[in-house]
Amino acid sequence: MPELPEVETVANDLRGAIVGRRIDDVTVLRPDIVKLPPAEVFTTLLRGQRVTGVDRRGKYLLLGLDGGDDIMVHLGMTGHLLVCDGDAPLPKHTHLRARLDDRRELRYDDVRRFGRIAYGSRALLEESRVLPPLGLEPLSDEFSTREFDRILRGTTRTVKGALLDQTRVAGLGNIYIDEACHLAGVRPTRRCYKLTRKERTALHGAIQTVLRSAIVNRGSSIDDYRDVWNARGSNQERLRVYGRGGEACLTCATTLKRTVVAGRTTVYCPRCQR
DNA sequence: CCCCTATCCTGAGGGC
DNA sequence: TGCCCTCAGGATAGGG
Repeated sequence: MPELPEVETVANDLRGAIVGRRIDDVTVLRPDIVKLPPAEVFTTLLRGQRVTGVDRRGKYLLLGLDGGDDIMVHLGMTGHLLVCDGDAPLPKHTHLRARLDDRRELRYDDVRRFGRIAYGSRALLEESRVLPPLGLEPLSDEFSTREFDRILRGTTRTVKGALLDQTRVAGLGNIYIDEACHLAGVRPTRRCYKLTRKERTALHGAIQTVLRSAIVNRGSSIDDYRDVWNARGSNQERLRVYGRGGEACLTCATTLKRTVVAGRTTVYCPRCQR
């Protein structure tokens, strides 16, 4: 499940791979993946444009084109943006192909089809809510301890619930929230407004640490995530709690507890995390 | 305001 | 071998 580090890895690789390339042709095999505009319009609008840049906002990818608009891609649960040879075999769940001027293709592949693609100006994407309002970028300067404190002190929600909310802090998902909570020694079931200053600061630092480290390791390939070259990341080998319910805590050997918080499977160490 | 649940969707894994 | 059930979850909508 792609979260900030996985999307960041894709954005960085994509920047090197396709910036400067012209899109010569677009084929939409699954029209419902394209949310805006209608798939046949999307196809004609993209044709002939050059890619000028690649950005990430939360878990969203934005591919800038020389006409001034963006292609927005959200990978959902199992989406992949792949760059491959134009005549490479077509996997079963390829929903979109964009032929580039160097005989390669940019492809979108998504088994469960939770992902989505849209095209338009930033203003239109935001106005139409295909690109929803997003909170602080956790790896930017705007994610200060002060701002994070303000968010946490102002809500009665659980830590897990608050961090899943993309309108507060953008880009965190199930994996990295559990990892950050463990690193910070904070139980994800805790109410935000009850955290001490020390715990808030620890959580702030832990979020940045787990995200940065995951980016260095090119993301966590739990089952489905792949980079633009269809290669796995290695961060899954470093996860300390996610997916390890019932196993021993790597810090204190206590059996890790698995529960559901804010509707999501959540794993924590009952001893390390109070 | 916040939580829970259902929805979308497919494949993996368990039980029989 | 195969069938059925459950589970996984990002975002979103609707109910309590």
